[in-house]
Amino acid sequence: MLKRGEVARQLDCHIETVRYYEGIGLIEPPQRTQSGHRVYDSDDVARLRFVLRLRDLGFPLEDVRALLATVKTGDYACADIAVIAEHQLAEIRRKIDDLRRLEQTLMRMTEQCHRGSTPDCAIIEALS
Amino acid sequence: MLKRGEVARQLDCHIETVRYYEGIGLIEPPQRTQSGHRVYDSDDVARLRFVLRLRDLGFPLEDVRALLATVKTGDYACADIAVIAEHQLAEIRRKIDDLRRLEQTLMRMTEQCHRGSTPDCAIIEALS
DNA sequence: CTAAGATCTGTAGTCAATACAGGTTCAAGC
DNA sequence: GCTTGAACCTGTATTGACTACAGATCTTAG
Repeated sequence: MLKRGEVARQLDCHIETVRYYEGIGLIEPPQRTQSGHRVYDSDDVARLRFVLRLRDLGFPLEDVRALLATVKTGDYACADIAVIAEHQLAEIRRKIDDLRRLEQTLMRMTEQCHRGSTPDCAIIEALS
Repeated sequence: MLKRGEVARQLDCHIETVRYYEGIGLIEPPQRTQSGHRVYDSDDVARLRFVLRLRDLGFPLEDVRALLATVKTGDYACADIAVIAEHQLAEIRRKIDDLRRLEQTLMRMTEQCHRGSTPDCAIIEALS
């Protein structure tokens, strides 16, 4: 049985994030001590870890919510989960492509810069 | 002399973005017609285009603001600009690396999925 | 017993827009 | 000249995923 701060430390997330996820209904409210402090059992911690893993993989929280609901019912096919994961994979690849194009553009720009001490700058030129 | 909607169309940005950038002081307020409609001259449009280019290269608006201020004074060295651009380049590369790691993880996960019609899923396993 | 630290609540702020409501003004067609 | 619909005006609310704060209560170590 852990308190909020200990959970956050164990899972390496911000303490406020735990409360936030409870607030938006992403995780169930845990039990409380008589004085009102939250106490998390190992199942609570496991569910939160699941959420944080998906978050770290870049899934929007709404997708996480949907996945949690699906998994909870047990009424899902492995293939359905694969579809969601592959959608996310495609999204990540799209972002990588975007960033690589930006990288190329910025590289070309900085390569042209003579790094002088005067204000005539190839980078500014390229932007204007 | 263009109105807000025409500017947005020309620069392919959301019409509200133009007003937003004025609101946060990123671009100067343009002139107005007697009835209060904004009218943008070609300099206004050029400055907005400059901002949008930087934005599209992933620069945070605060960096754009700083760059605009620097360029405006004329009191800058080309080398200073290169430093800022290379900082941004490093940031983009960091993001690409992050995303590539996510890609690898997700790929490994989806590869292990047998795509069956039962709820025993390697992806869920990997996350739990 | 006391003082520091952890937790509680609710709310405001972040970034970069986007959306909306409710009101003018403009431009085209009749 | 009149009407109608698009474009514009303002201010405010919402988004996503938190983060930060204020002011109160609770726990724990010395």
